[in-house]
Amino acid sequence: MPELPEVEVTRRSFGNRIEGARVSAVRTGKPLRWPLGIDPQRLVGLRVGTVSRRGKYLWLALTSDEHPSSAALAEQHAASGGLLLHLGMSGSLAFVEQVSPPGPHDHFDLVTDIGTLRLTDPRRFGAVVWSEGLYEGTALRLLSKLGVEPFDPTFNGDNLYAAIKSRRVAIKGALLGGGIVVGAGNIYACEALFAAGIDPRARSDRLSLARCRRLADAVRSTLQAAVDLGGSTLRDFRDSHGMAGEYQLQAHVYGREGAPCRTCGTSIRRVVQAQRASYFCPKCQKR
DNA sequence: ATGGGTACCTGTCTGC
DNA sequence: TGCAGACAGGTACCCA
Repeated sequence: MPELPEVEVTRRSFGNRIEGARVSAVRTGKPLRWPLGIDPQRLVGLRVGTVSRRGKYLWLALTSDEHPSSAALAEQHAASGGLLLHLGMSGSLAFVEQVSPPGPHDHFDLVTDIGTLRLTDPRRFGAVVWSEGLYEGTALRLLSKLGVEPFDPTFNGDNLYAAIKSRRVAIKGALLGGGIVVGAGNIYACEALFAAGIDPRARSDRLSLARCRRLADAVRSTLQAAVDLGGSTLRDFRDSHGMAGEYQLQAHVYGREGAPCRTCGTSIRRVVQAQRASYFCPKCQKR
């Protein structure tokens, strides 16, 4: 589910509330995508720092404010580092003062002195992983392959053109891959391609510079509009307050097979590319 | 290097 | 109503 807008909306909904909290307990449920990578007990006593986002990952900085001179304490607690979180296909985070007993899909609780951050993830494609730092260890390994942030000024039509002109994949796949620009999953890749008037099956090496410029603008504005509307709630996305998103209500193509295009009235088509559904308007979007 | 397929896991919906 | 099968927002990894 969660693409960049949902992850960003989640971050904004709890990041500043949890900052400064002290971890008092950690509860783990069923295994997630990867093992936590640290004894949960070693997180107790650490203090939560800034919550940041890279692509669809969230980084929860955790620091120790014990005196480093105390060897005994250093053994007890982990040194500074953080948790890298991913919501996978079905994950959501809640941050509440009082948590209910964990349900069958609640697989991680970070209990602090001011509230509990809980990951709920029915499909368990999500992850919570310890890393010594954002630029080392596991986080580095996972994040270093990611493309540029869509809101970064270096993401523009010229750079997009340069990145895809030698590749012979369908443009939809190039967007989805995340190696060029991060953040657009299936919904927003479809919506951005509609906004740019590009058929999702168009080969990336055949796109002109002008169309790449339109596409870069479309990716950025589509993701920004979704963030502003609180993300998309297709089934179960909620921010950390439990609020649903509303972007799905104004989707132009995603999930609208057979419905009239909001621009020209033509029936929206659905095709499968690399085992993923793509929706598009055959009249408004050209190869 | 590139691109294609597989894998992870469970809930929900569709059609017979 | 029951049940098999398709399908779902992500992405790392393996192989040709």
